[in-house]
Amino acid sequence: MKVLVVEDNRDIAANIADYLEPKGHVLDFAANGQLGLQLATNERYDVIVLDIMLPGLDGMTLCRRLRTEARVDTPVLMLTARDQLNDKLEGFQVGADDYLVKPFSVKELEVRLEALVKRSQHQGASRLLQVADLQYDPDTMSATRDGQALELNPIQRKLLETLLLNTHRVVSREELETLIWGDELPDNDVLRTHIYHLRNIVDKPFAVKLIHTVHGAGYRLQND
Amino acid sequence: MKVLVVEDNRDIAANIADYLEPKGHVLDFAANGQLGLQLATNERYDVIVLDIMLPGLDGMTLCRRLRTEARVDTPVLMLTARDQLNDKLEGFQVGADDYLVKPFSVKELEVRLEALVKRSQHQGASRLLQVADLQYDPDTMSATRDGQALELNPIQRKLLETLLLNTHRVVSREELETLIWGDELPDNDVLRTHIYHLRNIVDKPFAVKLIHTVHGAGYRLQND
DNA sequence: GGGCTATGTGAAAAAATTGTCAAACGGGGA
DNA sequence: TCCCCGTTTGACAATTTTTTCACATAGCCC
Repeated sequence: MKVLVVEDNRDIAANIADYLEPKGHVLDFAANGQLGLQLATNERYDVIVLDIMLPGLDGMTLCRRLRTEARVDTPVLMLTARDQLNDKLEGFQVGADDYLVKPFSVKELEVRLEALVKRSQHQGASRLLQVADLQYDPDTMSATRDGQALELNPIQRKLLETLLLNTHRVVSREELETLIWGDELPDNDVLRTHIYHLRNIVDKPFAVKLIHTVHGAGYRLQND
Repeated sequence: MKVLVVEDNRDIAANIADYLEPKGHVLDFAANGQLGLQLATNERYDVIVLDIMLPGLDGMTLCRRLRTEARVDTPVLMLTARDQLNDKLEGFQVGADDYLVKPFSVKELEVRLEALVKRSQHQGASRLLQVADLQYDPDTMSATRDGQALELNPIQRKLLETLLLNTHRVVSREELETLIWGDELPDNDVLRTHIYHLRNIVDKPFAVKLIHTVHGAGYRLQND
């Protein structure tokens, strides 16, 4: 991924570079806020690492101007030496997406950056999900198979959407359950009934079955 | 997940056990650094919880030796009563992956442990496991040999995955057994039957046998 | 080879998981 | 209020997985 690092401390910058560049990520560096803003505005990055304390233009201001004036929505991860709630709050108000307190492990930084990138790519997607002749449009929440519309209720839609987002991959019952009910999982196995209903709609009227059970593991959407 | 807890305080250890074991996690305990290092080196854990203050060998030293001498990269979460920046820094320098200040909530501990495990698995994951013409994809949980799909049940999947992760190395029966049943091993030798079934699927229909028995030691996956 | 243990083989029983469906529940709108 | 709709419950069936157990075979050591 392509990362912009706005950081005046050479040691920290070098540390980040040493860890991320060997992994194939491409880094740009700005040692002050002015340069950082300019690069962030004119180049295209997957994510920006931004120190709050900077000579000249500070991180908070930079981030605010990036969002309000330049209208750049590249995800921003803020670095700060202070573990102040205020900073954190202000950071989010100003449009930052994540937050890391110095000193930090570069490993953790990488994980968080990847999470941010993944998330932001996910947003812009909203593309039609599809497997074989089965389609689902998250925007209109409408599903079709072989051209004819499928009538789904909320739980069925979530199930189908999740299975489509993970086509071929096995999605565990637990994943599906927390997706639908969050932390308060139902005590009996309701999911079974929902899968049953979903199958009646998605698979039963058609010759080819797409929802497959992986015994002891979960379900998988696949066209074989 | 399989967790090693290196902690001399019995109350804390019991607290962790009471919370995690009912959730199906398998825990080992070491009440001093020596034992901890020994277990961490000789056993395979998903993650290690390590108290800094320990009788004999302290946590920092243990962690450093684990990384530098034993070359074990199992993720380590450090526990400390002191909220000192120094500790945190030194901890990361020494190769720890996360940090928790006592007193802590066991729930938070679990969340962090799961994050660590996920992260570490993520690194090595998503690649197809393969030996000769035998392939297994952990994501789709599907196996093929010579292009044709193999139908595996949960235990067979686990066995095959483990053998593939340790290609050429001999995997002891004990390793395989704890992998499948955790600490409560079955009293009779069921594993034999499972290996038998696995062979019927993976080896029997094919000319070349890949699962080899090492008498008195365990099993090995190899293409000779 | 003989004795011993470890491992392979396979059917059958036991257990667990998953599928199926009708009926009950319950909240929001007509 | 009553009805509609999505959801949950619970019972039973079907299927799959796991274990048990008895016996066969193979390997090792003396």
